[in-house]
Parts: sequence; C-alpha cells; structure tokens
Amino acid sequence: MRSKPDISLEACTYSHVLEIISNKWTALAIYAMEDGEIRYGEMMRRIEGISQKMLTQTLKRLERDGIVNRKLTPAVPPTTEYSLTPLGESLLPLMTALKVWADQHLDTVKQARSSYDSLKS
Amino acid sequence: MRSKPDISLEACTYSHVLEIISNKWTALAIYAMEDGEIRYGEMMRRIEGISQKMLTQTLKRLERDGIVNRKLTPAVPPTTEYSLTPLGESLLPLMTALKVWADQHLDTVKQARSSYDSLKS
DNA sequence: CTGCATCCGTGGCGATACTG
DNA sequence: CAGTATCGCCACGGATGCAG
Repeated sequence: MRSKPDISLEACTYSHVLEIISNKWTALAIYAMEDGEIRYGEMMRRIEGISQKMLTQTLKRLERDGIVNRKLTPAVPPTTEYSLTPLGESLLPLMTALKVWADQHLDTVKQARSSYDSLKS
Repeated sequence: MRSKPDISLEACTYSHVLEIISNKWTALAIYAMEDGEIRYGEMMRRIEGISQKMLTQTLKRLERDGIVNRKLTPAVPPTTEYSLTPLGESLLPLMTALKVWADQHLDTVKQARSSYDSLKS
C-alpha cells in the first residue's frame, strides 16, 4: 500500500501558530506586556539587545495579527501604550506551557547536543 | 521603577524551545512520527512538498537535540527507521496545545489581518 | 533507499542615520 | 519619544546532481 501525502504545511494548523510566535523577539515582546500596558521606550529598555527597528517590526506584526493593542496619544512628546488584546492574552497559557517544558527538559536537550557533537567530532 | 533590561533572549527559556521546534518542517516531521517508527522514504511521501535535503537536515537537528531516534539497518538497500524518543514524546502535549489554540483562534487572526490590511491600503 | 554536496535566491535581522 | 529609511550580512530553504 502506497500512501499519498497526508501532512501539509497549509493544513497543519500549529505550523501557522508557530509563524505567529516564533519570530526572534516576539516571545519577549509578549512577555513584556503580560503585566499590562507598557510604553514603547519602556519596552526598549526592558528587552535586552533589541533594536528600534526590530521592536517596531515585531509590534507591528503582532498588531496586525490582532494580538496587540496600540494606543497612540499624539502630544509633544507623543506617547504610545502597547497592551495585549484578549486574543493576545489567550496566548499566555501557551507560553507558560512552553516555559514549563523548557524548565523541565532544556538541560536534557543540552546534554544530548554535547554528547552528539562529541561523537561526531 | 525599572530602568535596566530584565528580559533577555538568553534567560528566556521558551525562546530556546521555539528554536527547537520552530523550523519550517520540524512540526510536520514530529507529527509524522507520533504514531511510531517510520522510514525515511515514507516520511518523504507523507509530508507534502518537503525536499530530501530539508527532511535530512530537519531529522538531523532533531536527532542532535535528543528528540528523535535513528535506527539504521545497513543492508542493500539500506533502511532507516525514525521514531520519537521519550523526550520527543514529551513534546506532543505541547504540540497538541498549539493545535487547540490554532483551531480556536486562527480564524480571528486571519480576520484581524485582513481588516488591518484593508485599513492600511 | 538513504542520504550528502553545491549553487543560489529570499528574507530575517542588525547597525546606523534621519524625522515629526 | 516613537518611530522611518537604507544598507548589508548571513542563515534558511529550494533545486539539482552525485554517492554508498
């Protein structure tokens, strides 16, 4: 019996979720907002090593996906508050689950890597 | 008041998990193995659109991370069976959680995207 | 059958400079 | 303060050909 392809990128829904949250800075941006509203500059200061360009780009994507709310106050100087939408907050349990797995198993992964690398050297 | 960065890529453990599972074909490869051992060629046939190079590369990474087991039978022609390790199986609940979220909220994301795009056009 | 080697295009990301 | 614009690097991934 020969099988036809039954696993596709389009049909695999969790691949699409990963597209949303797997960008380099996305998880950190969400993490910065989990306690409520936060200003652009405050995020810059809290997230180590992020550039203005990447913060802007990351937030824009999240806003487009309906995960983040952008509240602009046009004054001089202007202020912008970012916060999670209900949709964004629904991601938090997922992130937590990832974190739990990480805390339990990341050491094992690191060990597997180093033993694999030492064998192949 | 916090003025120092307290969120970093290194310290954020779920960023590391994402590095493991967020490659383009990784989720699909794991998905193909969730029912048990499967041969290389069988995976090629089941996963739509994957190339040999990417399947090999994906499996190698997963093997290095201790997520996948590789059982080579050197015959003519050779056969190779891939399967999830216990560590790999511990990822399945995570994938399921992603899938559940996807099924519940992916439509909302798509709507948010199209309404965002129509506003910005 | 199960890979590895190579070329190459695309896009993510960083650094820097500029603006309302 | 909160962005935009531009340049350049490099890893990811696709296509193709070769090998044990």
